[in-house]
Amino acid sequence: MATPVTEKNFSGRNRKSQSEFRKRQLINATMDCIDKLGLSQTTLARIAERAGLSQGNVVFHFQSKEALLDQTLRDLSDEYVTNWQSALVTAGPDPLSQLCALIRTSFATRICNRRKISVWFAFWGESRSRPKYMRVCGANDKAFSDKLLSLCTAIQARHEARLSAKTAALSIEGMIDGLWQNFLIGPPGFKREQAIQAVFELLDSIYPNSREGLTTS
Amino acid sequence: MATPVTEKNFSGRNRKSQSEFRKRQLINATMDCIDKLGLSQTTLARIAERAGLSQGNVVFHFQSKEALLDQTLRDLSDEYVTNWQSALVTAGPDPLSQLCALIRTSFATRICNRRKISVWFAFWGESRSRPKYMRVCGANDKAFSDKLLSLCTAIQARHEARLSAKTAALSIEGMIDGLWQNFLIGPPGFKREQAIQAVFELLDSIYPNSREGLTTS
DNA sequence: AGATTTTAATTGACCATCCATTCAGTATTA
DNA sequence: TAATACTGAATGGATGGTCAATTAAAATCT
Repeated sequence: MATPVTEKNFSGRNRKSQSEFRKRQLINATMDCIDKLGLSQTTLARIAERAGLSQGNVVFHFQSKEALLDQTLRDLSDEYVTNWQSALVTAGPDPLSQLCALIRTSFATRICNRRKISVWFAFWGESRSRPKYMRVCGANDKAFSDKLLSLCTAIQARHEARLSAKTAALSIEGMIDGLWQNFLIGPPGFKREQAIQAVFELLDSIYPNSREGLTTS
Repeated sequence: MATPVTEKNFSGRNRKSQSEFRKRQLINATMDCIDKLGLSQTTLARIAERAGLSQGNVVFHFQSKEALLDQTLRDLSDEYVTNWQSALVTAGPDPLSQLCALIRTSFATRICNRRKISVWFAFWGESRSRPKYMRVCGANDKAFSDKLLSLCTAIQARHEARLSAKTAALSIEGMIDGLWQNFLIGPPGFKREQAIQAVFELLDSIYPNSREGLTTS
């Protein structure tokens, strides 16, 4: 009845990679369920159905539903962190280039889409009652904030700024988060490119004439 | 075993107000549960226990759990809208004063506290799977966005602006939302006054020297 | 290499518990 | 006395987790 999202028959090399393949498959199915049904309607049976596996097999790979959800959040968080950190590396040493890269990559398709944002909000919504979620989300958030602040501080050493570094970082991060929320709740016409351009406009007003030499579209 | 949050014996005037009193009591208990347990662990039994009433009585007043949750979201939304709209009235006709009032009232204690924000996020997290939530949240959001945009547009007619009205509105709203998120997930030291001052700083950088004559703290 | 043993993966039935809702009956108030 | 408010027990369905049995794959032995 259910259409398995991925192939059931694994053709990997060894058992370890097979296990990892299944885990990823199940985490994907979990995200699908959270997105489509909400966390409160996400059950082991539905996750299993979506993945095209038996319910028992889910428990076999993750021991418990709780552990599966934990791992789902951790995966989401890891992907997010890896994404912006590797964008920093690509951007080179200039702090302004790095800041631009951070902004642009915050709206990358892999990271910023309704499905993933929906899952983020689901976990945020339960974070007060689950210390584990709170820790992961909090650490995630703090690392990004700290980096943003250090970049803004560095930029102010070279460029004229109309805001304190702290407020600049806060407003940029806030705007990114707010735009994310827009993707989830706002009208469906809102596009990624628009969002990036909007944050860049804010950037230009904070650090006037600073982005001129940069190759930032 | 459970400590009723409000008195069980109602001493109101008539039955209509008694019924409304109970409904409010139950909605409060629902918010408590969502905050403390998360939406996925919020059950009628726990809501009833928290309110100090029987489980059957919850259904008597709200027909179903779904209706209770709907009403909880609607109450939250109404309170939010009423809050910023009455702040507009108090602020008088000047658009900049209105904008400042809007910012300040977005961080009012009644509106912006961990409990309420937690509930907001819980509903946002389920909004993709529940069209009803989506409608309420979306309408709520849109009304505020629209007002913000119209204010920014009006302000630009009188003051020098460093951003397009659209981006100004987007960045202000984004920053507010982002700061809200900070209250939920960020470090606990973050204070309302700080948040307000931070948004005002952003405002000053968008509309330089505009807030001088205003009595805005 | 082929046969055999050991380990991991997977299933589907099963279970105790929890859940939203119903209901028959009781108390309260207009 | 008639309507409303309220209780607590019952109910059927869903849920997370267990388990014995089956299949597939790797390791070991001949």
